[in-house]
Amino acid sequence: MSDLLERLRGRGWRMTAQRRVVAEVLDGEHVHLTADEVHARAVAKLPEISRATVYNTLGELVSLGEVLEVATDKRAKRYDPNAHRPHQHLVCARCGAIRDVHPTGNPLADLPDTERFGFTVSDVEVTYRGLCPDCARA
Amino acid sequence: MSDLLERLRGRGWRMTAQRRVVAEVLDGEHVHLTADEVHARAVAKLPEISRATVYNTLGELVSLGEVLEVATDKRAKRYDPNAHRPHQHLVCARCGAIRDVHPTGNPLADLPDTERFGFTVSDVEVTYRGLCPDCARA
DNA sequence: GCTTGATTTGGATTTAGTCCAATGTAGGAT
DNA sequence: ATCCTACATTGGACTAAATCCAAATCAAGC
Repeated sequence: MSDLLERLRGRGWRMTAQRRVVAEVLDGEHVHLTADEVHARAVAKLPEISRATVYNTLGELVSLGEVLEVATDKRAKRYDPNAHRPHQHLVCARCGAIRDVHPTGNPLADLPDTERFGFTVSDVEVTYRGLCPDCARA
Repeated sequence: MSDLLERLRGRGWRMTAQRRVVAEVLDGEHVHLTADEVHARAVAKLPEISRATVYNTLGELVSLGEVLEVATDKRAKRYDPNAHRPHQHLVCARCGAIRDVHPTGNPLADLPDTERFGFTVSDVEVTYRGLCPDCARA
């Protein structure tokens, strides 16, 4: 929401029409868009916005921790605005549909010290793969 | 090993110098190479092998289940020859170093039916992120 | 309203990967 | 041992995703 815009302004983000539009696009949709899809939707609201700006803005939102980059399919990165509620992804291997899921348990706890090789482990990303109901039927 | 070549021949794989070289490269290294790195190492053994062939061959090895494609960093895909022992990956967020790890527990069991949305879930991929000892020090 | 440093732009560039028509070859048939 | 042909390889062109950059623009503090 405009929560997002507030937070960003509070962090010294200079507010421009372009940034507002990108933020709005991510905010309106609780889906997982590629940079190009974000650009397409942004253009609908602000015709002259450039691809480079969309990439820049997405990159900034990611650094600020407001948006997550997910690499579920092996083509373009997708941007997940739901950065504040921890979740994982369930992906259809055929059609690429993505759902947010909330597994029980904490996968971090499943990695014993002996398997950490001295790393400071701070994060886990879990991707479940399978077939969505539609694709399973076909 | 040449186990691999045997298995492939057994499945009707036509054996060519190029395929042998790609298989050898993956076999010799227990690392996680990009297609380009595989190509570079293959060229050292067979100078005229083309990039297209390396891509083709890697693709076939993946379909045959002999090699795993991993998308740990968001740039190039990496190829993991250790397809026969199930494992997950631990990645250094700074330098990109990758280690195979074996978490306890079964993440599939952590996804309740109510969180499956009718999907037929067949696979999970877990990526742990953090800093390797060297990068943590710096 | 100025000024200035941050932001945007679009076009060129890079990176990763795919495609394809022409050419070459592994391996079964003879 | 040679021939045949379906399968493989080649390299160069092509696509997609993303990055880079110098010039132009503009938000926001004064």
